[in-house]
Amino acid sequence: MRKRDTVRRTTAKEVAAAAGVSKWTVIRAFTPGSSITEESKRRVMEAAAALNYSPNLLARSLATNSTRQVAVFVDDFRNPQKLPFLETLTERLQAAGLVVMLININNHFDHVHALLHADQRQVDAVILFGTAFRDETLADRKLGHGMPPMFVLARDSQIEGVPAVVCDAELALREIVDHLHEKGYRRPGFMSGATALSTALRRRQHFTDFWAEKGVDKIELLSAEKYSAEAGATSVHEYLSRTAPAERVDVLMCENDILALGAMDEIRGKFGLRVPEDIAIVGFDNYELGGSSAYSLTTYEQPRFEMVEAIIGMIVGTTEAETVTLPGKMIIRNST
Amino acid sequence: MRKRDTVRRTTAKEVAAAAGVSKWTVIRAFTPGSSITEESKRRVMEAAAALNYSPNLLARSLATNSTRQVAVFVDDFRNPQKLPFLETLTERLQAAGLVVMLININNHFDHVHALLHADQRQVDAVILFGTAFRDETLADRKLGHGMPPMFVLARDSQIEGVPAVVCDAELALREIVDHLHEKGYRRPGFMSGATALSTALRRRQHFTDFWAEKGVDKIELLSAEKYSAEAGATSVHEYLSRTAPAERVDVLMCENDILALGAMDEIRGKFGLRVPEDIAIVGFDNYELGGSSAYSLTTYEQPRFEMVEAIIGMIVGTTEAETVTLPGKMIIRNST
DNA sequence: CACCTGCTTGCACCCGGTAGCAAGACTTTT
DNA sequence: AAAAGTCTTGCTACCGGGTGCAAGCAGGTG
Repeated sequence: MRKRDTVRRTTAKEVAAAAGVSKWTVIRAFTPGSSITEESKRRVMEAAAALNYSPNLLARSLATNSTRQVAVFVDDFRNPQKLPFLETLTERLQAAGLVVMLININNHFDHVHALLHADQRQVDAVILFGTAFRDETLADRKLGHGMPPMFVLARDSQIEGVPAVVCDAELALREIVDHLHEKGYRRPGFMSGATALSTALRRRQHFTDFWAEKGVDKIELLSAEKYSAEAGATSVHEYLSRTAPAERVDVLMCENDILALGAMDEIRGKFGLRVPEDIAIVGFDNYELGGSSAYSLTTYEQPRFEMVEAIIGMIVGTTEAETVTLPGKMIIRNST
Repeated sequence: MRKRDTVRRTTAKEVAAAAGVSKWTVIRAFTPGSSITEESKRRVMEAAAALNYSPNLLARSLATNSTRQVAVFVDDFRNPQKLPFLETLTERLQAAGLVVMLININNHFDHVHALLHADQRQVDAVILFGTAFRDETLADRKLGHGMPPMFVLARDSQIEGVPAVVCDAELALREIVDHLHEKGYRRPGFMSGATALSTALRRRQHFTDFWAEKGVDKIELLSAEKYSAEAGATSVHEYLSRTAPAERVDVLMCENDILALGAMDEIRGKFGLRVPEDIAIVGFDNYELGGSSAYSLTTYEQPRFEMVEAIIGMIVGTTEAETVTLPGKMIIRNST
């Protein structure tokens, strides 16, 4: 590793010497609310500006036991939805004086590794951003009890004492089903991606429950291999191939927009069917491309900003740390 | 800020007391290659395991003047291409024992702020990942000369002494033009996004140059407002509306896949034209959705892995720090 | 003018490691 | 058995700040 010892940063001690005060006075000048005369502060600031001094946050963190760094764990970079969330997360955390340490959870660097690492780096909090974190992981004996506080973002928390911030799936699916019912659809289908995820299962469950309330019990269940346009296309292809036109669903809700876009392309391109006339499509996440006129996909937007604000509130301690469920927003377009 | 003082991490001194040695012996047990007997090491490790000790990287960083943290600046989260790059960056950096500090450059947190912050945090390097960083910024008098080493990723470096790692645009455009010429296209068009970016201009320039070499001098230039499917659609819509069918281009190269997808949808959906029969389309970046059967977009893939490896090589010092241009890969599909 | 009060300032010590020296223990050589 | 050499171990000093206490100094009061 190339070290940075070529040009050393100036220290409080050096500024002190230049300003003719002690290093503690320099530190006070940089500590809001500490007792120091205007005169000394001015002299210190002048010397600091001349020497290009700024406090070393590493040393401060060591002394104060607070790094103002938040580790964000991500284990699936395939979902384009991660990007706007990362944007909001970094932006809001930076506004709160915090900074993001982005950790890629993968086969070579699992949750236990990552947690130990985050702990060694003394992060103030860990955000599990949609990662498949299981309870057992925490039971790992290598993990002591001094771990940094953890929060789950955009996924249910599987872990006792770890709060989650999620979009209200019940409300979302109720709104969606209400809308579809109102539009006259009666033969609904649901396409899932990973059926092992609780968040995914919950959406499907609400979908079937609310249709049941409306007297519709038959829900066609499709499943895609993974969350990709190709998988969505394959899944709907398989379904349409084996189902006679009269038997087909009149509306297909896909677990997220990527699946929906893939399905839509397949329905129109390969089968020559019209959306929404032959089959209506609904997605989830309001992914940008879905808004273009070619797709005009009806979807549901998670309250990104509010979710991020909520999690930050808990991290900085202005809000009590407990699971929060926030309402999102239905985006009705031409695909339904 | 909620502090972590509830459960303090155990320190080397505490382990030392438990193991009946001095704290320096404990540290040696955790420092590969230092002189320590098997016996002492075993005792230390036992005590450490019992007390759940691991070295505090903050303190280590302070003492060694090396944090093994790399700041990554991103200023445009709209480009979906960022996500796979972030995945590769985090993965490879973690494999090299480094960790990513993700900084969002925006109106409230500009390059100067971010650099000062990164410097205060003592990062080992700064990666300007496709950000619009200009030379003048560095001239800011607040920026001293002890700044961390900087590297530009996926964009030309505008700054003296700051190396860049980029995809070879000349080679890429040559391959693309060769391919199109061979396929028999003779009336090419080029759609740009932001015309202010040197990287963008360069692609366009090579495109026109190589066509000129083949005796084709007339290049239709379209321009989109920004890099979005909608903007691509709008741009191509405007072009097709004002151009008689006989006058139209037979192939349109778009500066990136997002523009290409938007353009393709518009060409097919709104104008009822066929791709590639009426107009062929080429993109850039090999964005996942372009590979789906509905689009089957011919495009060009940047050598993500190699680019990231190259930049890491420079950061850790195994490679000399100088601008590197790497060859990408042409992906020929059905849109040409 | 002595005394009290309150704000400034300097100081010793601390955060949890690292570097390099020197003393101690143990081994090998003569 | 003494001298020389090697490996271990502890120690001092240091990285660059933060904390709480006590001394220094000003102004106001009796």
